[in-house]
Amino acid sequence: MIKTGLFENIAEVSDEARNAFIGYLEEIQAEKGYKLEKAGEVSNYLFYIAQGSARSFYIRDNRDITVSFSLEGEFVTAMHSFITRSPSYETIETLEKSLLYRISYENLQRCFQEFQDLERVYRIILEKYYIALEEQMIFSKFKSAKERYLELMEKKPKIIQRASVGHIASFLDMTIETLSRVRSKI
Amino acid sequence: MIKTGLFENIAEVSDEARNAFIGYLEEIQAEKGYKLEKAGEVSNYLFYIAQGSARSFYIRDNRDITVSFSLEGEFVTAMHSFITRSPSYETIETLEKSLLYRISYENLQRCFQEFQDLERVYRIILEKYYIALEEQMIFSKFKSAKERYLELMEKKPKIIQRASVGHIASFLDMTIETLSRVRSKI
DNA sequence: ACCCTGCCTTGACAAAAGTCAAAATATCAA
DNA sequence: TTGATATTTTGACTTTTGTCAAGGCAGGGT
Repeated sequence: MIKTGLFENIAEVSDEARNAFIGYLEEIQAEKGYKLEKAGEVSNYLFYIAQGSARSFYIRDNRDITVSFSLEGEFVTAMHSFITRSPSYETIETLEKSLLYRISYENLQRCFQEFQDLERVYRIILEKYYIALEEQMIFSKFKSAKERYLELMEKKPKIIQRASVGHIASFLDMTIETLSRVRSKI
Repeated sequence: MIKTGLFENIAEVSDEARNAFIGYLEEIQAEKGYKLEKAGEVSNYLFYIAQGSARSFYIRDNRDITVSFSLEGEFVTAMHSFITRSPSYETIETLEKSLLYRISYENLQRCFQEFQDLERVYRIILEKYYIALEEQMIFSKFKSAKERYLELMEKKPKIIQRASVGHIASFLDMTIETLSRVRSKI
């Protein structure tokens, strides 16, 4: 069952806690371009991507800048907004037809109050996301445009296929022209 | 009392949990250049900086690259290593004489087992650090060398005084020459 | 098929930042 | 204070990436 795939590779959770959590999940069949979160609104859900993919982006100075891609098996939300309960600066949209599960902020907090195991699971997920972000940041400091592209190809090849050149370029912090040149010289 | 400053602005913690946590803390009077964590070793402590400051850095391709500065009132550890229990790639050192408190990984886990409030506090701290990292990452995507410097001056002016040009430059992802030129034109 | 339209690629040039080397300045110990 | 050493600044030049403009290519609707 896909819903429980959520818990794979994560610390042990009691059946009770697991069932409570699953009980709160809502399934979403999302078409390509479905907006999980919208800039200007408070992020009210934590999403789990069972199938498909998504990208998070900011609009600033009329530029659309992708800050992350999320794939199957990952959680995603507009973290800043979700945590601070203030309007989001970012928008999150699916890159393709996707199967999502979401839990609301309130219900997640309710889970934490009731089940310490779930708070622990969430904490461990947060830790993983933190170190992933740290790695991404460090890697971007050491690499040239070409190396950044090669690393993305290696680590998230699926992104290369599904995202547009514009999305990939802004994610890798270069222009589409530079990306185009990089690709032509591989 | 400084130790309890740790808990300010953080969710309510029961006296019992607070005392247990404080009981595990070790005080460290660190001179300038004291190594909190060393590359190649597993990070065993979470540090709280009561007074002073620190920087985390990587050595790669013979370059010393600063990835973060930490100030009074902040927690710091080589997060990747601390979480995964594998050797650290980063080294953390004080930038000046500092007063630190540290708790070992084992004792922190013990606290989490015993007191849900402490796991919650840790979770909330993690959340704050996550969004801070996210912001730092996003901001670096939008800004030029000069803007990055101006933003650092505004947000962490203390760093400008205490860290060397080399540290600041690598943190801001530019060479010391570029930084020097940026500074001369303000 | 045809023309849109949007997206991607290519080219010429410009701007930003990096590299290397030398000079200036600061730091520190004797 | 002086000299030795390390750090910072400055200058000339190179490399990388960005900008602007033109052209190519693919898919959708008529």
